[in-house]
Amino acid sequence: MRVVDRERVATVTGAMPADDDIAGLADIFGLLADAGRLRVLVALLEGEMCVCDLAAVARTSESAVSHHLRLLRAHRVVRVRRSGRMAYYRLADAHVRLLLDVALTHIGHAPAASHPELGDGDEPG
Amino acid sequence: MRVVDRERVATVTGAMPADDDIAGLADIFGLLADAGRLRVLVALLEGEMCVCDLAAVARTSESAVSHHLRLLRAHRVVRVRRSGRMAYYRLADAHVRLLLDVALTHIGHAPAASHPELGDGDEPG
DNA sequence: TCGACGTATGAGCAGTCGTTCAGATGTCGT
DNA sequence: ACGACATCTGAACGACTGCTCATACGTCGA
Repeated sequence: MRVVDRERVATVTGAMPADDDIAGLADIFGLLADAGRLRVLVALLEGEMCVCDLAAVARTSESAVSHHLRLLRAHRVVRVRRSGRMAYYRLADAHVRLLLDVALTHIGHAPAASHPELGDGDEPG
Repeated sequence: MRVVDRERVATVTGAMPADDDIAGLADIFGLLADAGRLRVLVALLEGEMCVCDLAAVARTSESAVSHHLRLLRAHRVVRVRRSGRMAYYRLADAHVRLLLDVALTHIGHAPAASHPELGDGDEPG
C-alpha cells in the first residue's frame, strides 16, 4: 500500500472524523438506503402516522413496516406515541429530517443513477 | 392492510416522490452507507486524490477502494483524471457533496446509534 | 524489452439485509 | 369472556454487499 503524497494523506487523515463518527454516519445513511424505509420517513416528514397507514403509503406489509420502525426506533430516528391499540410514529431526529429535506430538494439533479452500467463513467468529451 | 385515515394516506401518497426518485435516493444513500466508502468520499471533499492515497486514508486495500470507486463512478458521484499510470479521483456530484457537508456538520448530535439494542426506543420519562 | 508499478476487474465467499410467515401481546366492542 | 383488531416479534430464506485473491492492463524507468 504505497503512498504518493504522504503529507496530503497525513492532512486528510487528520481531518477525518473519528471511526465511531464515521461508523455512525454510515449507519444513518444505511437507514435511508432502503426504498421502503425511505418512503416511511418521507411520509413522517409531514407529521405522525400509524403503522397501518404507513404501510399503505410505503406499499409494503404492515409486518415489514413494523420491522423498519423497530430499526428506526432503535436508532432514535422515530418515536412512538401509543393510543389504545394504535401506534403513532413521528420523526424524532432533526439531523435525519434535514438530510431528507436536502435529498428531496435535489431530486432529479442527475438521472445517471438510473443506469449504473458499471462502465467507464468518464464523460465522452 | 386496513387504513385508518384514508384521506391522510391519499394526501401523503400524493406528495410522495415518484418510485424512480425514491429508488434513486435510496441508491445514493446506499453509496454513503459504507464506512470505507464514506471515508473515501470525505477525503475527496478536500480535493482530488489518487487511488493508493485514498486507500491509505480509508485504511483498506487498494483493490477494495478501486471497487468502491467503480461503483461511485458508475453513479457519477466521482470522476477520474488519468495521468500516466495514476488515477486521480474527485467528487463530481454537488448533491452528494451537500449531503456529506450536512452529515459532517451534525456529527455527534446523538450517540444513541452506537448502542442499537433494538429495545423499546421510548424515553423513560 | 523487461520488470516494477498503479490501477482495474472478475470470481468466489462470508456476512448482512429485507422480506414473509407464523404466532404472540395487548386493546377494544359486545 | 370472547373474537376482532393493531401491532410486535422471531425464525427462516433468498438476495445483495463488500471483501480478498488472482490476474490483467497500461505506464514508466533502465
